[in-house]
Amino acid sequence: MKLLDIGEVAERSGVAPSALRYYEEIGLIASAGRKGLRRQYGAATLLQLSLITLGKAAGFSLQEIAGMFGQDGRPDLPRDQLHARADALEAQIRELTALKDALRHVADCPAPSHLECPKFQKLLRAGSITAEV
Amino acid sequence: MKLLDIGEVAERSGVAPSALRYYEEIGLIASAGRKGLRRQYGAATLLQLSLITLGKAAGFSLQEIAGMFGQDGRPDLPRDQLHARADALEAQIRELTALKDALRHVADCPAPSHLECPKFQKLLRAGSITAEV
DNA sequence: CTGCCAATTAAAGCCAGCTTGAGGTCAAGG
DNA sequence: CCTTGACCTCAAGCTGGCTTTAATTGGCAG
Repeated sequence: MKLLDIGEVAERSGVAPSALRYYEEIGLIASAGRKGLRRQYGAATLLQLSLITLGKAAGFSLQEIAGMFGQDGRPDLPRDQLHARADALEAQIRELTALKDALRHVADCPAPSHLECPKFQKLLRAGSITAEV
Repeated sequence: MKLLDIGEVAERSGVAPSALRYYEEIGLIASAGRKGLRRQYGAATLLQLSLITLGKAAGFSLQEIAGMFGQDGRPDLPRDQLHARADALEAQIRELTALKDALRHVADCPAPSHLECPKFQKLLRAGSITAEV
C-alpha cells in the first residue's frame, strides 16, 4: 500500500495541509501512520476527502459529515438515519430549485416589482420558507 | 401601509431582532422608518427575508445574496449574471443529488467497504469532486 | 555526512454571522 | 402622570473552519 505525504494528499485532493491536520485534530480523518514525524496517508483518505468536500459543498458542517461517515469513511449510522439525512438533502434540493427558478424568473420576467408578482411569490412559497404575511 | 415593530417581524419571519439589526447594518435590508427610536418595517421586508432565508439555506453568503437582490428586494444584476447564478445553483443541485444518492446507496448496499464499491465511487464521481487517485 | 526543504507543533489570528450585555430611551396602557 | 417593557446603541464575545507564524525536526539527495 503506497503511502502519501501530506503535501501530496493536499495537491491531489485540493485540501490544504493545514486543513488536513485540522481534520485530524477534530477526528474527521486519520493518518495511516507516521514516518518519523510525518503523517502518511493511504489512498482511502483521498476518497474520504472527496466525501468531505462533497458534504461541505452540500452545506453540511464538519461535525455533521463526521456523523454521516466515521473516520474510516464508512457509515456509522443506522439505515433509517441515513435515509433521514437523504430526505433532508431532498428538502434542501427543493429549496435550491426554488431559488434557482426564482432567479431565472427575475431574469426573464419584465415586471418591475417581482416582490408583488404572483408567480414570483408562488416560487418563493415553493421553497416553503415564506413568512406568513 | 401597516408597519411592523421589529419584534413582530422577528416573530413572523423567524429571524431574530439582533439579526435584523445586523442585516440593516450591512445594508441587506432597510427599515421603512422609525417611530421614535423604533424601527418600523413594511410587508415587503417579510418577502425580502424569505428571499434571504432561502438564499442562506442555499449556501450563499449575505454578501452574495445582497448582490443578487438589492435592498429593495429587486434584482440588481443584468440578466446574464442572474442566469449565471442560476447555473451555479444547478451545479450545486447536482452535487447535492450525488451526495443524496451516495447516502441512499450506503444505506441500502450491504457491501462492507463502500469506498471500494465501484457503484459508490461512480456516485462520487458524479459529484465530480473526486480526487485523482 | 551535510544541508535543504518539507514537515512538525502550539498558539494566535481571521472572517462571517450573529448573540449577549450594559446602560439608556420612549410609546402606550392604567 | 407614571410605570412597564419593548426597543435602542455600542462594544465585546462566540462558533466554525481554517490560516498564519515561529520555532523546531528530520528524511533524503548529493
